[in-house]
Amino acid sequence: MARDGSSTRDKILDTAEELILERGYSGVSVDSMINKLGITKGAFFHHFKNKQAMAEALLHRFGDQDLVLMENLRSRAEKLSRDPLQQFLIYIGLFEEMFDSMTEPFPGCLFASYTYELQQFDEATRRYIADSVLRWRGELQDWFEIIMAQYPPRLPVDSASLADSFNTILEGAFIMSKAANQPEIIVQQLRHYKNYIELLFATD
Amino acid sequence: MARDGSSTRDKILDTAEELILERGYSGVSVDSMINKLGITKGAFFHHFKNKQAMAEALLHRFGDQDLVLMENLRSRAEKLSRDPLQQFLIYIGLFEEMFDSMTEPFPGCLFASYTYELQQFDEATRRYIADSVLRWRGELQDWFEIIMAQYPPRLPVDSASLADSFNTILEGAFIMSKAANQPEIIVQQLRHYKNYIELLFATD
DNA sequence: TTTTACATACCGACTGGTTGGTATGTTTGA
DNA sequence: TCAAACATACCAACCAGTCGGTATGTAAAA
Repeated sequence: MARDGSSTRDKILDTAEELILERGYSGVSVDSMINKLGITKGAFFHHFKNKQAMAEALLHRFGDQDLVLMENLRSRAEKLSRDPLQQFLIYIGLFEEMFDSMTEPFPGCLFASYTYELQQFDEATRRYIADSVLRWRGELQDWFEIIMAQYPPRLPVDSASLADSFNTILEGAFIMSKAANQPEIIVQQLRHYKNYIELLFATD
Repeated sequence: MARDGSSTRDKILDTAEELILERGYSGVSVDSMINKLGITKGAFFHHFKNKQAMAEALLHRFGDQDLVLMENLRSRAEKLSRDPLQQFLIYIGLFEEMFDSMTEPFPGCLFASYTYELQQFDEATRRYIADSVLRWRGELQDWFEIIMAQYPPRLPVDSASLADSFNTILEGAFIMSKAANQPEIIVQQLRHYKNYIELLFATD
């Protein structure tokens, strides 16, 4: 092996993520990326066969980080309580904590960004996005099944759409906070979601 | 006046809206719009001084239609019950009905699309987006104040973030349904929101 | 141990095509 | 007949992507 180019590759993805969340995939040119980074076209196209391939690699990296974060917060929540309902409430609380401690406004979710430009991407990328949504659902669905077995819900609900509701609120809150330029919206909406879960599975 | 160009103008906006919700503003070229419509550049730039101005006009039209829809459903809900809480639950139900009766998947919200490309737009457009969010909040906030005066919430909530939560869930559900390619998600999530409001203001 | 061969990382000029936008001419209806 | 509603022809800037070349490292043969 020659010089280690992995840091250059990472820096390209970092810059791309930042710019794409501000201007969308189609709004970011290869030139704008390399100019911001101070590298050349040669470097860019050495690491990615084309712009689309870079976008795909970026989304996969984002998805992987997402998964790691979810597993991390989940395992922390599971250590903080033995009760599945309490665990989930703590899980939401850890998300609140995370968004609350951010010094800069959360820049947004790449999946959402791509979703509002879906037809710009190839079938494989579109399928990866859909599969990711189903994966998030699957993870939380199992959790809700356990909760529902122990705590009968006050209103008839299904575990799948209940699982979806977490990401629904997150994605919605990202947009609202960006649109209104009010970062605090994310934590506020997570609190409402916690309220809902509490009320839905209240034992009293 | 010579020929009536208003229908051409409308058709340009219709096509733009459709394409932008598929590919994002930057992903839609003026050529792609006029080709799809079968008109020429002359027609396009006769009606709009540039692409940005078209995007701004489109967003304002979308915002106006939005407002009309909300007022329409609200007045229908107000006629169907005298109780403010019931009115709001009916209001959500009318949204459910609307999304349920759509023959094609809901294409998405222009405000959300623009929001994930915010830096592509000028300050005036960005402010219009932020003001729209605040306007939605304001409308529902008054409603919730009335509800809260009559029905003490089971958990401590503020009317502003509670108002935001409706649009949060809508915007989130739009993304989830597009990403997963499952239109039914929108109605499912609205049902969860209705659940939350019911449980939060339950009298028993 | 040195030299040759080779691979990776990167540079920057260049290309064909697309972009948003303009200048000017033509048609159409009141 | 006159202004609004288009069409046509064109331009300069920008776009993604290519290509010949260079710099820098590793590996293996002599």
